[in-house]
Amino acid sequence: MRLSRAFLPTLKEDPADAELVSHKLMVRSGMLRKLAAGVYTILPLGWRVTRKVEQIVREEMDRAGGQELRLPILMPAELWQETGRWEKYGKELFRERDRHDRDYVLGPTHEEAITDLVRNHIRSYRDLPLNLYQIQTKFRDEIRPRFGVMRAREFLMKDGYSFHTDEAQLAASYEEMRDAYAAVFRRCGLEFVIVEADSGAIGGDVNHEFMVTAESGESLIFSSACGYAASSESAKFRVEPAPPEKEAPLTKRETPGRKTVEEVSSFLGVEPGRLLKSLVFFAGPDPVLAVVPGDRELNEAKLARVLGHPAPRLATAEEIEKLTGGPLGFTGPVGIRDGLRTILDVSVQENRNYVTGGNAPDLHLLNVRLGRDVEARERADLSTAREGDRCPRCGDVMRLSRGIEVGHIFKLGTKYSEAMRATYLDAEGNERIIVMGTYGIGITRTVAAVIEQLHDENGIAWPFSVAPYHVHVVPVNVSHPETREVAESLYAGLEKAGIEVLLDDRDERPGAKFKDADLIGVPLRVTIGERGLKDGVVELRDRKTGQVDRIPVGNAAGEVRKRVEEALRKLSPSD
RNA sequence: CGGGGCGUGGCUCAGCCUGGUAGAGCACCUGGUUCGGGACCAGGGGGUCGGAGGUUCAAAUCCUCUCGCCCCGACCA
Repeated sequence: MRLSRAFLPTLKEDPADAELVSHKLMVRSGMLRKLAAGVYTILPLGWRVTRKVEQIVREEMDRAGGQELRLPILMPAELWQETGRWEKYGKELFRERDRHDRDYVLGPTHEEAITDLVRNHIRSYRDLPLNLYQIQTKFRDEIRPRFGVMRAREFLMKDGYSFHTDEAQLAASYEEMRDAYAAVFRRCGLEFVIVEADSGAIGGDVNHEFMVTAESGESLIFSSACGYAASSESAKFRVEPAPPEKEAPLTKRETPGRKTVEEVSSFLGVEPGRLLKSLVFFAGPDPVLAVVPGDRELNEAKLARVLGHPAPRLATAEEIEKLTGGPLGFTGPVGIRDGLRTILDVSVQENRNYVTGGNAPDLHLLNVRLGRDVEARERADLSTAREGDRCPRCGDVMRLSRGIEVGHIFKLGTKYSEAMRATYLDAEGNERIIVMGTYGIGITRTVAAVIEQLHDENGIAWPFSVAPYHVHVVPVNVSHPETREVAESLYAGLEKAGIEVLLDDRDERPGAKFKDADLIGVPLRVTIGERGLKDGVVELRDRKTGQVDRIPVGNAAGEVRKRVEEALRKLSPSD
């Protein structure tokens, strides 16, 4: 490609509406422009990168036995009503209505569509397992789109679905997908970790997220040397048994106006960890009392899993008063009325004297003990891990880091196949429910993640595997005839050899060309100028290291080719 | 949806408080000089100041409404 003919609008200054480096650089390097909040146009340069990531994903999916297909973006509401997600998916779902007033959704994910397809065509265990995927635009009406393409309302995603006779068959495919995903991100030149995660609105049981490590990441990751790694929504931690305390009589204490953990603990002069925080939630129509230590945060994702409801909501002050008899801020599990399901966090300990709300205005209770005052009927892991917590496996203090979620794989089980009656006949002729897995990769987000990880103060530093071009040829001064001749012939020679090359044939000053080259971030730059030509050489510059090698003009094409091929081999599929 | 901020040539911004000629830098066009890390000189084109209503002799500036965008908290690839 000749830069003089390219639609590649680069910017000297950071766009005013971008925060993240990747967002700024995508706009500045001419990859991306915004059309509306969370809605972007991907320009030619950005599209080249996107297609490379797509192609890597495609190759690894195919290698793992996946078959690519194309599901519709527009789907009738009935399909989503069948699984209950028309209601449960909530406001994220883009809804549409046609001229006949029929409801539709713009697909945020495609479990319904694929399950519909499969139930109509899979009859026998002989047809299983089956692994289908697509790479397609997805729509999610994000509460707050931000960070450019990182959290957009319209974005590119690879979504894959696998179908199985049983859990064992699913487990095998799940492992294959896990390996395939690792291969994809490795080939994109990314550093990543695989973490245990929450399944969110998709549902299902076992699942893992692929996190690209980056300071700017939105997700918190807990990890330890033994290999345990989990997202903050799902991270477990070892509960340290506290020394038993002497029993003391349950005591009422006036705590006028003290509602929050902080207020109560400073008023009573006790540590926050000594309090029990009692929160009333509604999972659909059913109220639940969740109790965690005062120095820990309740983890809504964990609660959602325990309750089997995608989005439990906090009760209002009125509802709390009605259910507990006390106002907001004075709720506790002691003497709570029958029928209000109470779940205690696992880190609430036996043989300790706790402070809880008294379910009455301005009243707290001291020396509350499990077993004696509170029946620990239901126990669950409800609280969020925090800095300093110990690994549930090895007991070491966990490390806290940040990551960008680029991939997520789930063992779905029969959640959708059951709701949609996708069944097969086994060898004995019994009708059985198909077992499913689902696997996603954020394509556009992966592009941003690469930049997030591979950039410097001058711009992007692409790995060869996803770089928009392999080589950037820069004739320093196009009005110098020999410079132009050498550049043109190198350009032609490299193109012919199948190397993707960008030629800066613009009549610009060298400084501007170099700045643009660094910004765009093509991994290899060939500088051709009078200075070098005097000695019969051109310069090869490595974008990442800045290292410059002087190469005789005659060897330039061969050397470039050698380097490109070598680099690509390093990031190629490993069989 | 709650809280905060911003909308002025293509981009980054000043002007607004204290009403009176719409500005700068970059980008763009023409000519010239230049040419190894975002050149210089001269000339030029381009803006209903987000939109609507109001106050006023007069509104980018003050008031009301509205739309859009960004940031902080509840979602996820």
